[in-house]
Amino acid sequence: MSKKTFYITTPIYYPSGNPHIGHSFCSVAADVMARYKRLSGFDVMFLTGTDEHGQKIETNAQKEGLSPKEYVDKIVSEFRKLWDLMNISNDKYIRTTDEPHKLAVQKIFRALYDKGEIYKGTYSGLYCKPCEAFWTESQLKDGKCPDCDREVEYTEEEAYFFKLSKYADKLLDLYETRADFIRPESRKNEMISFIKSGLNDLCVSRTSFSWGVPVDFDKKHVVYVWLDALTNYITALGYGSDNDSDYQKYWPADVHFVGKEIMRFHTIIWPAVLMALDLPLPKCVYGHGWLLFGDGTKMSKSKGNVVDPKVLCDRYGIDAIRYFMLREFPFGKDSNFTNEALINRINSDLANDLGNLVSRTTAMVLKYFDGKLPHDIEQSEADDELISTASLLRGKYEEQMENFQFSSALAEVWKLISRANKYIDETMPWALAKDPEKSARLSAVLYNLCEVLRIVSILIIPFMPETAPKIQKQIGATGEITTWESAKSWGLLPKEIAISKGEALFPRIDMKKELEELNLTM
RNA sequence: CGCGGGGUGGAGCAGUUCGGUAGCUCGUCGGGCUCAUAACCCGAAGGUCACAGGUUCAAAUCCUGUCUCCGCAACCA
Repeated sequence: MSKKTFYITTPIYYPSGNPHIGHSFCSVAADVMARYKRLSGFDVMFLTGTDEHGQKIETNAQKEGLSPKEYVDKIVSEFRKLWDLMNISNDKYIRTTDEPHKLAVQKIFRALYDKGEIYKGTYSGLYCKPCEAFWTESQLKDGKCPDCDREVEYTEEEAYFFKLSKYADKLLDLYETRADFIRPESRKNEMISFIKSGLNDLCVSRTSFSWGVPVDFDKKHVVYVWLDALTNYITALGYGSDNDSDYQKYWPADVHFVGKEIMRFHTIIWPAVLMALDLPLPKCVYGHGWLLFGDGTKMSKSKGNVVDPKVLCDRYGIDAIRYFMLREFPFGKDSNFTNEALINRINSDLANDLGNLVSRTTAMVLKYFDGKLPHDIEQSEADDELISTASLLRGKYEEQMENFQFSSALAEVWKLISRANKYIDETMPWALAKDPEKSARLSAVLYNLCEVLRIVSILIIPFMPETAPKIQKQIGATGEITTWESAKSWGLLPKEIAISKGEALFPRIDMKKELEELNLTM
């Protein structure tokens, strides 16, 4: 019996500068989803990569005196290093400069041309000669080039066009019949109104620069970067190559995670291209929000005001950053990034709530029972609420995860953690420990706490792949009592738990001191 | 009248679909406990829900208008 498959992608990032926290946010979210699906038994394909062609790359490379390929190689290695560092578990990494991808793009371009979906025409518009770029009326600043502030002139050039306009009705129909295609819901209206305002055919080739995939039957043209880029989702699986078994197995994608700014490309152009090729459409395109600065301004490579995720990971640990990003920022919406919020989350959620719960629980088992719980256990009605909260948790968590509500899923887990901290106050194990007669009761309380930790440790595996095993090791949980399946059952830990003491999982951070140091480094 | 999303106690947000005593996290203040990473638990203060009208027994929630902030407005990614 073969497992159900799950195919998830991030956008392929544009390496015109080093990765920033916005890239990390999307990659970590996709990674969490991929790990969650693997945990719950799916055969997962998780793809990320880089979109390396286009004029901007060519120009940037020139500025640094490098060839475009040398330039992207350098930046791509930064991306890959960062994903390694952050435990991004992608199964494949695609570069649009990979030979197989380029060949497949040429095949696709030709196929569309042969079918009459692409035709040769004339592109006309306002052109800035020094910048070698076309601008639309609305992009101009005071009627001049927004980049260099010089005069633009009306120009025409030969170009290939994709018959995008003929897909307007089919796309509208798609949104209507498949409610989950565009998510979150709020983005759907934008796309609908965009289409209704009129679709033009899309210019899909360029002659003004050469850093791209050449049109193989008309060499002075290179393929438009977006057409090149979007097809990565199938070429990475071997579509258009000798071996397309992964394509057969995993396509259509279950979800494309993309930034909200590129929704239009993924929900209009991409499905239209697939329709033109008679290929199945992805099941869902999810447009996540942006991480903005505390003052609400946008992070951007061109402004150079980015937050470097590597600095944060080095300082606070991978899992803390992964947790922070997915807990603090509702996935579908914009929100603000601040160092204060980061440190606050680490201190209160990770150090005080989770870390301290692990610490006090294990410390008590060591202190009162020398690290090993006795057989005798005396359960009580006082335990009922804790146990039922723990038993119901996986269901609630799953519901949120299936809707990509990572923050809510974590909030559910933390409700149990809080309940457990309260439970310690209610049961007062330190008082029980003073009375030898109450040993069995004390044992039960500590057992229950360890069970809570076991369930919590399983559900945080996707988010905190380094921390989860540390907790499991401390409570001696291994094998089949650490599986997804086991997370919904109470009482699986063997009665005689052997505890080992570990380091503090998340050391508290001195907010004031830390902010001062951060301001120096960033 | 281009399209869309926001404006809720000090901060960040939920609640608006299907009107009914305004909720969460952090912060502040007071108390409790001592197993624990000066952590944990309990309690309190603090909001005319942007503004103005309207509908209603009742509006953060529905209607009308106004102000304001932020995205998008394609062939740059």
